Amino acid sequence: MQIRKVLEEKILEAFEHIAVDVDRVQVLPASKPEFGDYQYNGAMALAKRLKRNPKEIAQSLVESIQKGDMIESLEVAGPGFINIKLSKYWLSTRVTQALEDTRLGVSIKNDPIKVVIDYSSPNMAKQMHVGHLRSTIIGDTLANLLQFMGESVIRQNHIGDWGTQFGMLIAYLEELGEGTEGTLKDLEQFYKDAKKRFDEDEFFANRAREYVVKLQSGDVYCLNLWKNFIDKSLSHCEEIYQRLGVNLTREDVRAESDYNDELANIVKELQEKGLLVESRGAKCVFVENSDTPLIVQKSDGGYLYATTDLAAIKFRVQKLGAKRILYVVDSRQSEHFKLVFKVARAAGYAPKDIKLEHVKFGMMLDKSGRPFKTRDGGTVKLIDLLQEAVNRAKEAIRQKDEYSKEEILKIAEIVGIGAVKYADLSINRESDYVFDWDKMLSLDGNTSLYQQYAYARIQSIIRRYGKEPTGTVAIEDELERKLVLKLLELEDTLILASNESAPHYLTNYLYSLTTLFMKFYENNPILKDDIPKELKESRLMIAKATAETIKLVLGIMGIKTVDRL
RNA sequence: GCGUCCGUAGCUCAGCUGGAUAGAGCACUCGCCUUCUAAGCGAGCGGUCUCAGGUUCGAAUCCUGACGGGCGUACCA
Repeated sequence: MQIRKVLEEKILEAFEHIAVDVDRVQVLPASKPEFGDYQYNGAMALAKRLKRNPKEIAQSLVESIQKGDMIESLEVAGPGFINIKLSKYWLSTRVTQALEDTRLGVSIKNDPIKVVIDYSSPNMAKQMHVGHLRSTIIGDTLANLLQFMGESVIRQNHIGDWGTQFGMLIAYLEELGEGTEGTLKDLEQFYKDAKKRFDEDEFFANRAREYVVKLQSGDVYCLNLWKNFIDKSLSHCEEIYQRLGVNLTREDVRAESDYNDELANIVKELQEKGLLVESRGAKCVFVENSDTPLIVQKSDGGYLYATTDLAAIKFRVQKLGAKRILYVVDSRQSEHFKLVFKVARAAGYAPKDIKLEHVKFGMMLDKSGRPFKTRDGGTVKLIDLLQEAVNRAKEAIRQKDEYSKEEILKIAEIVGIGAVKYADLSINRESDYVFDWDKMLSLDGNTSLYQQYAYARIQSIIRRYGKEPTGTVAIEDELERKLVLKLLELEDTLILASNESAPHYLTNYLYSLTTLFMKFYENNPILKDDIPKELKESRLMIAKATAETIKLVLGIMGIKTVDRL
């Protein structure tokens, strides 16, 4: 249910009726509950252009808006605000209808476009660390969201599987010989050991360099060693994806190395288009308003990240048919993407109608505001972080109740991992955020546990009720009205979040929904004996709709729910 | 230096692209469990939205400048 859109259309119609030209109408949620449910503030802005009194405009608009069974009242307030209040009957009917639909009344886009989302993109030479967390879960949430909205989503895991360090790594892998399964388990250590060998043993270092060259020239022996290495490394990532509930599979992997054969051609095409300039020995493309060029070929002939990115854009547009490409990459790379996008446009790889967006995000900081590191200053491995979250969740559950061992493990996994994801997604992605265990696993405020708790409470009620709730919603009081209205704001929220590529709109929505539910729960008993049947059913349905909505939105974020907590 | 993002309660954060008296959580003070999960709810406390100008009916939001901070600044990814 797109409430805002429907209201906006009604206002547009009214404008037509009073013969006023407007290009865009924006309805906003009421800034205060006393004002109603929604407001339209456009009359004031129009007053000047029309040289009319804003109050008059608002008044004639109000008189022309078709209320139907949707709108209960329209009011002109202050200098020309229009306050809109929806009818209880309409809200009740709509929420009852939404419950009959597995999508909870959210429509599917009927003109889907192909959207490529580039996210996670770990480096195969190293273990995944906290630096990959945000890209992975923000990207995955956006992918899930757009997919749910009906877009045709193509996930791309642009893994870093190429570069000089791989010569060293495969040389070391070879040296250790067969039975290296266990050794590769800790990639971090493997990398360190290999580096140590490289620094200490000239002979080894030379072989490593030789292997780089051999790899690049397609030597079969080296390629096999390398493939073996990448395969193992990728399995580690997949373990993490699975634990995180991230929908990335091998089919989504399009590695850097997959573009190798195209790189020379990219440089050639840039040359042919007259974009290439040689500067300080390197092949560069200069763009307007930037002193630093995009370097596509080093003076030693090697290609760079930028070259691969251009090849990737070409591939995504020409082969995958992408109309919109999202790069979920940290904000430090914004200059890089600005340049790459400009060059891609200039070279014709991304025509004007293709949207290129850098979905940037800030860094993870510790409590003292420094980049999030281990005590000894190293990077925090993602697997360790997740395990700690699960352990902490386990502690919290143990204190509360007696569960079987399996139950505790299962709940702790969902709650712990969910807490990490929710904490990350609930912050405006563009700002840096402070990673705080206590806050994350707290039950208060905008946290995943608060959602889980509300969900579990509802499940508990439904269990006690003993059967699947049926019936119709009939709003009884102000609290129910607010809660139902919030439930119906689901689609508006999803649209907002997907338009802005901003998952925190989802968590903000959930938080306000759950807060309203908790109040409803405290004040409006459902299963008490003296509650009449119809009221009981209505309240049950409202509770059920709340639970379904929580589940759906958490699901988009790749967070599972538990029936008991 | 230049570019870029930011500065909102003691702390962590919202504030939907210019709307009405700037909102939450934590912390602190109080109140509510023989009643559907108190991992909850309610009340209170807390603000010169960094500062100074400007734009206009109206600014935390837009513009200019200052101050403070993050990040990026030619062959790493």
